[in-house]
This record gives sequence, C-alpha cells and structure tokens, in this order.
Amino acid sequence: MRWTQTFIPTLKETPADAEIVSHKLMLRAGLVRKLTGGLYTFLPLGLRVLRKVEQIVREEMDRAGAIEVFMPALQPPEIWQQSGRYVTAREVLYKVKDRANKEWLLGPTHEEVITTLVAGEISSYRQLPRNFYQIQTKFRDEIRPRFGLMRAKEFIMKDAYSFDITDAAAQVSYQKMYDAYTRIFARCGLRTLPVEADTGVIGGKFSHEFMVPAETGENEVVYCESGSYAANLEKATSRGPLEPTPTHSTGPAPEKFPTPGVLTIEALSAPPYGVAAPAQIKTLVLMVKRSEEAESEPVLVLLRGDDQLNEAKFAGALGTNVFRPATPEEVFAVLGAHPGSLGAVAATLKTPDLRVLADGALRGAAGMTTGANEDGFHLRHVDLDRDVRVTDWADLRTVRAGERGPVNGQPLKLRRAIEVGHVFKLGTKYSEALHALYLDEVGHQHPCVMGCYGIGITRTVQAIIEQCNDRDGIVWPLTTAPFAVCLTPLNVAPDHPAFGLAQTWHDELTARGVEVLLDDRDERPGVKFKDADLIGFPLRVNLGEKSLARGEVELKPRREGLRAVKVEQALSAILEWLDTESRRLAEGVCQPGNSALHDRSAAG
RNA sequence: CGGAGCGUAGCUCAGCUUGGUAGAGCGCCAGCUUUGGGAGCUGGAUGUCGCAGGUUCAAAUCCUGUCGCUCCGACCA
Repeated sequence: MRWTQTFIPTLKETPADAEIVSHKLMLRAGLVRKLTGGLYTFLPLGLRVLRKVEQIVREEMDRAGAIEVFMPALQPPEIWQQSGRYVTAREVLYKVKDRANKEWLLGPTHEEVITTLVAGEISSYRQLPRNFYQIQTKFRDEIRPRFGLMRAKEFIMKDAYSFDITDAAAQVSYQKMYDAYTRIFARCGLRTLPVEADTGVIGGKFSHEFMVPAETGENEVVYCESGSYAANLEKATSRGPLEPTPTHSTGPAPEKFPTPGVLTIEALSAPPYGVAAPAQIKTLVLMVKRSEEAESEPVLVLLRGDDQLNEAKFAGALGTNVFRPATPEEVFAVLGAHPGSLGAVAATLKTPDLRVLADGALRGAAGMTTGANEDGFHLRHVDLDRDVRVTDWADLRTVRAGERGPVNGQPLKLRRAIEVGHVFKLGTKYSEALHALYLDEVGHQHPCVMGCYGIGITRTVQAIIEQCNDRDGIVWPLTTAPFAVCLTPLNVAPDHPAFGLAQTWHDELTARGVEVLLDDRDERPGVKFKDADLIGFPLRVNLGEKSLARGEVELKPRREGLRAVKVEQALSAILEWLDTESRRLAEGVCQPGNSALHDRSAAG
C-alpha cells in the first residue's frame, strides 16, 4: 500500500476532547474519527487493526471448537420479555419503531437470540455440546460513553454461547474459553490478568474477567504478587482487616452517652471521645426492592467503622440488585434518628423484625460503640452477640490493600484495569426461560446448561494502545500493527534511486505476504519520521541519500535503535527481523504467566 | 439524573471581565528557497462566533432558554 493511495490523517496537536493517552493517540495517528459522543468511524489504519484483532479472535475461537454464526442486531422485544430482561436491562436498550409503530430492539447482547435458535434446532443430548459465536456490533444506551472506544454506544464484540448437558460439561466448555482467551490476548500483545469476577445475582463462582492493568481503567482489581489470587474488587475477599476487632466486653449493658454534633466515624474517633474506628459499628439503611411490583423495604447493614460497603457483595447476599441508600427522611421513619446517630442495638429499634445484615468482620465484636437511634447520642459497651439481633451474616466489606489474601495469606495489592474479556457460567436461566431443552438418554427433558463469553474487540484495540505507547506515539505489537513495515524513502522524485528501490522492495515484500506501507509522500524527512513513530509501525526502513551513498539503508525497529544494513542484504534483514519478532511474540503466547502485574518496565 | 467546565477558521486556542470593523499559530492554496527528526520567506482562501430568543443605536462579548461535547459522581447485561 502506498501512503498517498490511502487515507491517514495524522494530527500534530491533540484534539481537545480526548483525555486518556490511547484515545489521544487513536485520533492523532488517524485510526478513528468521532462522529459524536460514543460513536466513531474507523479510518483505514484503525480498520486494519480491528480486522487483525478479529482474525486472532476468530482463529482461537475456531481452534477451541466454537462455531461462527451471525445474528441479527435488530431484535424483537418479545424474546426479551420472555427472558425478563426487557425490564431488567431496560436502561441500556435502544428501542426503535417501524412504520407500523411496532417496537424493535437494537441488541446489546445476544443470549435471547442464540437461545431461541438453540431451542428450535437442538433437541437431543446427542447434539451437545455446542458453542456458537459471532463478531458483531452491539448497541448499548450507555449513560455516559467515555474515553473513545472504551465505553461507546455502539461497539464490536465477540460473543460466544455454550450449551451443555450437565454442569460438569459446562465447566469443560468454560475452561476451553478461558484458555482460548488467554491465548487471544497474548497473541494481541496484551499482558492481561484474569481475575475472579462478580457473578451478580445469578451467583456461582464461575466468572472471570480478563483485565489489562492501566491507571485509566474503570475497574479495580485485587491481586497478590505470588499470583495465587486475583479478583475484581467487587468480588475480592481477604482474611479480614489488618487491625483486629475488639472482642472483650467492656460493660454489662450498653450505656448511652451524649455526642452532640457528632455525625461521622471520624468525629467519634477524635477527642474527646477517642473511639477508634475499628471499635465502632457503622450502620447503613438501604431500601431494597425484592421485585418489580414490591414496595421498597428497609434493610440495616452493619460494618466495622473503618470498612466500606461492597455493593456487589450486598446484592449477592440479597439476591437482588435493586436497592438504594435510604433518604434521611426514610432513615428517620425507620429508626427515629438521623444519619450519624444510627445503630442496630435491639433495645433501640422501633421495628423489632427489621432485617439486619452484618459483615463478618464484626463476628464476636464486643465493647463496641454505635449510634443510639437518638440524635446526639451513642451507645458504648455494645456486644454484638448480646445486644444486636443479626438476621444474616455475610461478607459485605470492601477489601483494602495490604490485607492477607484468602488463598495463602499473601498481602493483597490493588490496581486499576480495563476489562477486555469476560467468561461467565450462566447456568439455565435463559435455557429455561426460552425453552432450550434437550432429551437425555432415557427421554427426560432438561434445560441446556449455558455459558457466555465476551470480548470487546474495539475496546481491545484501544487497550493495546493504552498499554503499548511511548512519548512518540503508539508502539504496535507486530501481530496487531496496521502495517508491519513502513518503507520511508527520503526522496520521492520518480527517477530517484531511493524511491525506485523502495518501490521494488514494496512489491517484493508484498508478494511475500508482508504488510508494507510505502511512504511516497513528498514530505520532508522529519514529517515522515514523526508520523511513522506516531502511528507506531513495528519496523521502519529509511532509504536516504546519505546511507545509499555508502551502499546502505537503515532499519529502525520502533522500539530498538537504528541499524545500517547493506542494500543487497536489506530484504533478507527485514524478513529476518520480522521472523525473529513474531517468534518472540509466539513465545509469550506459550507462557501465559507473562505477568501483567509487572507493568511498564516490560512494555513496548 | 446531580455537580463542574467548554462550544470562535479543518486543528489547537486568544478575544468576553469593561458591548463598537473577527484574531494568532498550525494546516490548506500559489510562488521562491530548503531537503536526515513536524523548514523559511512572500502572497492568498477559509467563520451564519453551537442554536433560538431578549436587552441595546450596536452583542462573540450582557441576560434567558436550548442543543452538543468533556470531566467527576450516580448508573452499568
């Protein structure tokens, strides 16, 4: 390909609406252009990268035995009503109407469609297992699209759905996808960290997210250096807070004492009270909706004073994710006091059958201090077991860095990350709702056990840029670069030897299957060098008069120094470099332990 | 949806406080010079100042409304 024959609008200056480095570089390198918030046009270079990631995904999905299909993006609302998600997912659903005023949905995902297909086509255990996948545009009415392709209204996703006869078989399908994902991201040149993920209200422990460590990520992951534990913060557990919870009773009964104006844990831990945060009980009031029709009902949540509620864990413990903090008015109605003076001591409760969820870190807690449900007063000498009627115990706290990991007690670390893939064991939720049933050997009917597996293709493209860049621009891994080689003749006069040579090599390399871009622009060398570095071609070859006079050209790998080679050896040197580089990447694929934890230093 | 900020040339931005002929740099076009890390000089083209109202002799500037974008939060199969 010749530079002047394609369209590569690079920018010297950063567009004002880009915030993170990958977004800036995508725009500056001419990979994409914004149509409007959350909607982007892929320009030729961006499209080439996109196709490369798609191809890697396709090859690994095929290798893992998945079957490619292509489903409609436009979907009938009926199947969403059948699965129940017409209501639960309503906030992300784009709805359109046809001329007969019938409503249609733009698919944010395809569980309903694939399950409907399987329901009609598969009826025997002999036809299972099956894993169908597609690469397709998804539509989600994101409340706040941001960071370019990271969170968009329309994006490309690879989604796969497995159907098995038993739970055990579904686990095998799950593991195949997990392994395929590990290979996919390694081949893309991404260092990812698979973490245990929240399974939400569906429950179960089979969900992993593939995370790209990056300060700009929207997720937080918890991990330990030994690699024995890694989880999304929403899911992460530990052996508990570092500071122990007091367990020695300090008095025979709770004692009320005045605390005028004290509304926070901090205020109560300061003089003159001096009650350490771990010796306080934090009381939260949440309004929970058990079903669409039900009224919100209050639930008390007890945490240690220095802990934060983990809402995902709370949702899991409750079996619903429809809840919100109570308003001060609701709080007063329930407890007779305002936030700052709340507590769960049974004797102070107006409603004895109020549901009380307590975090495990409070087990056996004694000599604690908490609100008295009377504005301006607290209670001390509170013993959990003696004074509080806890309905349910659960792990509800958010893990903090430094705590001991659940697996081998190693200290936990926290860092931000971008989610690029998610594997999830679904169970029978959709197969039951949409009747994807099979007959077993003895003629009994069962719902298929399902799994779903997503990769954000467009997000992966940007994640690669976020991880592989330097001061001068993008540093593409060879496997996902828009072109492997950029030939840069410094003179493009038709009869100039540099240009002639570049054209010959371009044709020669192209014939050998190498993806070459010939920079045939009549620009000064500085412009060409800057653009090539900005876009980040793995290898640049400079053909200039000075070195040609010595019978040489220059090989400039994007992340290595300049190297002069004799003209007659140049082609084989280029091919050899590409060969070495692709072997180097392939080795990375074979070592999935290529720890994503140790960032930057090993980056491009 | 709550909070904050921004909409002026293709891009980055100044001008707005204190109303009075629409600006700079880059890019673009032409010419000359230059030619190994975003060249120099000369000349040129380019704007309903996001949109709609209002105030005023006069609005990019002040007021009201509205739309869009960005960030923080809430939300997020």
